[in-house]
Amino acid sequence: MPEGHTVHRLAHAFEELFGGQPLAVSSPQGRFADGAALLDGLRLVSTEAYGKHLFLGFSPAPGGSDEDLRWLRTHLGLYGSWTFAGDATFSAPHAIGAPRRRVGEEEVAGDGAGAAAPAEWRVPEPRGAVRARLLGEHGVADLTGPAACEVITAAEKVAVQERLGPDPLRPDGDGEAFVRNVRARRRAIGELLMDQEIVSGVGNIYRAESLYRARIHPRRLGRDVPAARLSRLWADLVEVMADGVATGRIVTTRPEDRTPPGEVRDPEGEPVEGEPAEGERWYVYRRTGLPCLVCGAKVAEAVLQARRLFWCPRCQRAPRRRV
DNA sequence: CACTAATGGCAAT
DNA sequence: TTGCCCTTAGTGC
Repeated sequence: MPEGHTVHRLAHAFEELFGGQPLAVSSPQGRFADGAALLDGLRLVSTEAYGKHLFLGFSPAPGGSDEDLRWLRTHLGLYGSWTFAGDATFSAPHAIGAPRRRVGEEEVAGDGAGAAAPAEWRVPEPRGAVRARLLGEHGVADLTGPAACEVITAAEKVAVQERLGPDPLRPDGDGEAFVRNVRARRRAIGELLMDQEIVSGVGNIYRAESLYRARIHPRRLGRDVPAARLSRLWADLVEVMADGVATGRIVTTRPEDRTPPGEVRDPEGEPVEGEPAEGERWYVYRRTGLPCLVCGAKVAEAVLQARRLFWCPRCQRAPRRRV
C-alpha cells in the first residue's frame, strides 16, 4: 500500500483542499451509497491520519461538539487510491495511493495543463469503480479500491485507534511503547514491524528498509533485540517516514551509498538531476540477487506472512535463534 | 482474454 | 498457514 506516509499526505491534502467546506458525498459505484447519504452536504471539519487509517470528520450541525462528528474512515489496503481533480485554485497531486502507472511510482503529480479557470472547471465523470466521491466547490476526490470505507461515530474512531500501535508520524507516537511492544514478543522483528498493533503505518518497504538501515536481521526475535537498537530503529522510522511525507516518495538510501549527484544517468545516458539512480532508491526492497549497495553481497528474499521479505545476508547478520 | 502482481488485513482452518 | 476481499495495469496468448 500506500504506507503510512501516504495516508498522512492525504490528511494534509484533504485539509487544504476541502477543510471547512460542505461537501457533496456520493458513491458512483454504489457500494457506499448508505454511508454517503449520511455525510452528503455536511461540512468537513477535521482530518486525521493514524497509521494507515484516514479519518475525515464531518459536522452534522454547526457548533456541535466533537462527540457529534460523523467520521469517514478509509483504509487503502493494498491497492486503494484517491484521485483528485479541480480548477486552477485546486492544487493537489493528481492521485495519491497505490502505484498505477509503473512500479515504484506512488503519486502522479498534476501537470497543471488540465487546470482550468474556476468558472470553467467541469466535474469529471467518475473513472472506474469509484466507491466514494467527495465534491467541493473547487474540486473532487474519488476513492477506488479501498479495503475499508465506512461512517463511524467518535467512540468507534477511538476504539479503532486504541487497537493501533504508536505511529512514528504522529506527535503522540510513543517510541518507548514501540520498544516495549517488540521486546514483549518472541515473534520475529520482521513480522512485528508489519503488525499494526506493535507499530502503525509501517508497510513492506519500510519494514525491509528500516531493518536494513538498522542492520537487524528480520528473523531475529523481538525480545532478543536490545532496547537501545530498537530505540534507534524507531528514531530512524520517524526520520525516513517523515521524509516520505515531505516528498511523496519512499527513498531510503543514504546519499553516500548512491551514485553521486551529477553522475546519475537515465537509460538513454542523459544526466538526471535530483533523483536517485534507478535501482538506488532502496537498499534491499525488490533487489533480490543484486549486489548490496554497501557490501556487494547478494540481496536475499523470502516470503514471510504471505509478503515478500528482503535483506542483505552480510550486513544484517543472521540471528543466533531463528524463527 | 486469462493471468499476475501490488507499499494490506481479515477470517477461517 | 491458506484463502478471500478490495481494483487496476501490465503481460502474454
